[in-house]
Amino acid sequence: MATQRMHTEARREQIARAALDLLISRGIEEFNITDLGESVGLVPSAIYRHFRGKEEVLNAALDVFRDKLFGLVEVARDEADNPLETLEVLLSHHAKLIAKGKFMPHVMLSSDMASDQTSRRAKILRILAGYLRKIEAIVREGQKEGVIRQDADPQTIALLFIGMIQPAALLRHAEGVNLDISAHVARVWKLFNKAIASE
Amino acid sequence: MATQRMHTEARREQIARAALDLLISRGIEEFNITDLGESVGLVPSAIYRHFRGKEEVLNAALDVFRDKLFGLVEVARDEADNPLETLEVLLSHHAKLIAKGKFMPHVMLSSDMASDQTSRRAKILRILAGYLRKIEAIVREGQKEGVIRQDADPQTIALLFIGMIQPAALLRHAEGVNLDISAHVARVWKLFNKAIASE
DNA sequence: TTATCTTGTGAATAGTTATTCACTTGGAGG
DNA sequence: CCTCCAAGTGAATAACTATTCACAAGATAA
Repeated sequence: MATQRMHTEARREQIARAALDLLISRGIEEFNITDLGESVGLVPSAIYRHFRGKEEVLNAALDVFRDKLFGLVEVARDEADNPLETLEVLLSHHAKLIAKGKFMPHVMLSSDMASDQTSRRAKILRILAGYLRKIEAIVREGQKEGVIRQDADPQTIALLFIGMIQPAALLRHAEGVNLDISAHVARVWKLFNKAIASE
Repeated sequence: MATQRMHTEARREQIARAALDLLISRGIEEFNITDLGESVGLVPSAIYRHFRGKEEVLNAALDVFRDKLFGLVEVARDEADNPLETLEVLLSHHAKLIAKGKFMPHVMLSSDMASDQTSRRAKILRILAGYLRKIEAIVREGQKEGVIRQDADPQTIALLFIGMIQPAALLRHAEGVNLDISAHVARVWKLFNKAIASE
């Protein structure tokens, strides 16, 4: 046996993380159990000691993704003093992760990950909807505190917030597009701020 | 022979359009030659009379997509009187297509479509970058005419423009998210306008 | 130490799908 | 009307990949 044994709980965790990494770096089309096994030093069949099958692995990877994503929000809340600043911090944390290639765009951007026939689509949408609601909540706090304009719909603002980063993440490596994510985020934040801040 | 014969040119066209439809409705993961053939009333092997293989079909589908996407810009230019209005019209046309399920999000949103190992990734990014540049050009015209603020970077504005619609397209059918795309677009346009219009 | 449970292995299986090929046949042009 | 090419067919092939299973070997507890 070439590989160290691990308790199934730790192994599941490791596999789920590795799966997410593979999804992020290569996308669902090329995701397969053989490569996943290899990435954690296991033979393909060993994966089945810890998961019922591929769908369950993907499911677990999405859980890891959700935790990472929601975790970002908590960190931003901790670091900021008011809701508007929370959004700004959250945006810049996203930017850093994307710049490091450690995050989206594949999973978060991806509706392809969401095959209609499985429950994956529903799960991804649930995660993203949850994220949206968290941002909406921050917006509402900002409106209550008077730092965000009250005549705008929180959902609309939250969607635009996500829109500040999504296209940039996707296009950052396109030919002829020279895009430093952090610099972009700083610029687009100024526009966003102008749109939503109270006068 | 169950199926009407067609000249290869017309058939190629038909197949490419059908391929795009399948990509939009089901995503790359479930895209296969058998279903594609069926959708145009052909046996799988018949596809190979008109294309060298799957990649060439996908390539042709992307061409169709590009033409549709770029076509939208031309239509918007025709219908509008000034650059700011062009953007508004373009946004509402996107919204209509998305509402009809006739367009994204799969292809446009999708970096999964873009496997690293083929040239697909590069092609998609090229198309999206081309679209971005067209929007940038409209923005520049608006700045020249004085309807768009001059102290903002056109690329940043263009990316935010795309960001107005992308997340909404993805999330419109998530549980607990009730989202009428056209209404969303009307609301978000007001914010965007506030951010970019000259005072 | 020994019995037992769990994790890992490698070979086998089965289903899917892209692709090829020998063939048929519709139809356009002589 | 005949010929011939292009378009369509269906069967065969060849990967690839998910999944199963019998077996091997750490680990743990008695």
